[in-house]
Amino acid sequence: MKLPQEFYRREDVLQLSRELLGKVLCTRIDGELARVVITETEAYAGVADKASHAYGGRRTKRTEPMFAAGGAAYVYLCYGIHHLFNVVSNVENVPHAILIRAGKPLEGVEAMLMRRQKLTVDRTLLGGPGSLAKALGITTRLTGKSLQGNEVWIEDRQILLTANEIVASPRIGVDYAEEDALRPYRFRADAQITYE
DNA sequence: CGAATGATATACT
DNA sequence: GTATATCATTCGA
Repeated sequence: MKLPQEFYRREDVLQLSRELLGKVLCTRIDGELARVVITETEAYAGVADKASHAYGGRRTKRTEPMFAAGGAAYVYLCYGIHHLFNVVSNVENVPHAILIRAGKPLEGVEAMLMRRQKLTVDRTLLGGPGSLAKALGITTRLTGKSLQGNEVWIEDRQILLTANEIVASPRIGVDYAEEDALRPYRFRADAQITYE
């Protein structure tokens, strides 16, 4: 079942980042259904976080979706090539977001292999935010879309993860963020995933 | 390890 | 309107 709006609209973006681990990110693009278990996330804590695009309340055409109420997608292009998928959280005008960095395939493996131009499943299929978005067919076309729609959404499949399997560490590629660069806002669930 | 990639923000004319 | 520095990265040695 789809996670409800309220799930995304809470205040604690760090807690939400942890809870997204083990949830199932789903897309239906070009008629191809794909499902992925989320195994790595990064929190971007709004206007006070120097690593965030919305730092200091910077509001542009690109960052606009982050200022909407939680429960929508924020997709942007990085390094000219990679589409990165984020989940918008918190209430309107509080631009918190969570970057989905990695996952494990669950359904729609054929479509993912096709999009990634690969023949076999390995850890690079969904390893890294750019690869993950590509495998799922996510592009900037989806930015600002609601997660209650039928193109992209997140489900709770009762996948079992215990808190101590989650490892927190500094975020990737944010050296420029000064004192915020070392904050442990990255969450990984490397341990094998079991299904109920 | 290092190059490649192009949209975006920002600072100009 | 135009320029250019800057990237929440990937891929191939």
